[in-house]
Amino acid sequence: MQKLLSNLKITINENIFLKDPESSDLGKRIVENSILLIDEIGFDDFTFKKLGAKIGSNESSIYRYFENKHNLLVYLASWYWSWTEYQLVFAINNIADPLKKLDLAIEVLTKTTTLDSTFKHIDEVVLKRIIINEYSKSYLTKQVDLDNDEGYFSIYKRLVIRLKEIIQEANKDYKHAFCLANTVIEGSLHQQYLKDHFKSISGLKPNEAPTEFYKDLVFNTLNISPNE
Amino acid sequence: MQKLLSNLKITINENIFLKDPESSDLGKRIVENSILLIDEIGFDDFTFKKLGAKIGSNESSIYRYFENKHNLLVYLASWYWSWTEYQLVFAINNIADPLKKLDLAIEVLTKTTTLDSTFKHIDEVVLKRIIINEYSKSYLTKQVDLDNDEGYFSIYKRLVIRLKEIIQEANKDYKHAFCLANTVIEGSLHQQYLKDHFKSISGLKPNEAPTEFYKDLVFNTLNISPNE
DNA sequence: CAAAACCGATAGTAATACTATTAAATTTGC
DNA sequence: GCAAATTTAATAGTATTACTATCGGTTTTG
Repeated sequence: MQKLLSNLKITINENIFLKDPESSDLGKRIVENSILLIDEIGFDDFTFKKLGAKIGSNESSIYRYFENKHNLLVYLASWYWSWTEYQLVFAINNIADPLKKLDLAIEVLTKTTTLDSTFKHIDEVVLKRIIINEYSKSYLTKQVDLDNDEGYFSIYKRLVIRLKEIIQEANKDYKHAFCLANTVIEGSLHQQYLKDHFKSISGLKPNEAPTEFYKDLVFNTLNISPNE
Repeated sequence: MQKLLSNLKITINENIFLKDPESSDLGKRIVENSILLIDEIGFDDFTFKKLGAKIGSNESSIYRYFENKHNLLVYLASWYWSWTEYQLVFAINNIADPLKKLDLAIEVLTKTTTLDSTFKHIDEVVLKRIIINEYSKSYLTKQVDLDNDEGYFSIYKRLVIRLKEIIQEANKDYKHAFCLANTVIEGSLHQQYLKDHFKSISGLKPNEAPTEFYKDLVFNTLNISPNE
């Protein structure tokens, strides 16, 4: 995977930032360290002032890249979903069998992220943890409809549509492909959150991914079974 | 339902509040109007000062009931889940058939809330909207483990356990009852959010509940079908 | 009817979420 | 290689938030 993606540049909707953080050293430091700092103190306590202190820069410089911390979170989330989309596309590339395709798609979308070093300034394992802990906050806001109009969530929506189409391909008659696609993608994050913080109601063991649960769920629901 | 529950008092963990809002007129006004105000301006912009202005009282008086707005949200959520639990328990009361029980449970947990007037000072329809829009914020915090230790989420967890047991009763061999229970309860909120704000990827029509989707999902996954 | 509890009002604090301005450093374009 | 443009860092300032503390006046209760 590292090799295949090494030339990849993730493209993010320009409305999300004021100045492209990939275009400068400071921008990359903002992205890299915002991930670490949000992971450390949580998005609610995260401020541009604290981030400035961490990267030896000034609050006002960060405001030139992002309008506010909300947009920075949207940026990080877009980055994560874009990266996930690439993993999905590569995984199912050249696979003809719709069931095998679906099987691989669920695998990619529900596995726990392990060490990867495709991108030098982004720690994907920590980013994944942020997505699990904070992603909902990027859309559970009063401005969600405006943000949506600006295209802030288009990458995420494209990913859901991809999975929906893979599901539909596996069973043309299934009536709830969108609901099921959302269940897998969003639900997978939630199951991983429960595993860490609500052990008494989580069905997962400490190092277990919800992959098996979702494969069983999807294939039974579609009344099909994956060929080996 | 109104008749049956008319004498019901919802009991909330005492750690969540400083003074029981049910114990005074001011307390009830705080609860009643916080629901309306959070619905109106969103939890992020909601402050005790604004709530004080709305109910003709003082910020500092509200602080005597709740330590902060986070705990007020936890209180409202506990109230909602407790009320849902009662609905579930009444719905399946005296039903012997495990499949019928599961069918009714999914019905209660996934339906869209309609006008109810069991409680004079709480508008359940608006409260449900708040839960859909804001519930995640009550646990996606850095203090979640401490809050959990204080029992802030015990009612919610009890509800998940109830559903898990109903699932297990319907199919003793199913391996992922907890994961499935969480999928139905949390997922149902998410599907309803998507319906309102992410229409292009939501599988639901404007007034449709995800009930049918979840019944189909659960019964197919458990390899059973509900008797009529 | 006295003590306790409750409520509203005011004041104050540290932090947040920015905006504006300026000056130094760096990059770029000819 | 140098002037112009851009970028960055630093400082200052504002309105708001999220509280805490104190103090009377009112109401409740034992």
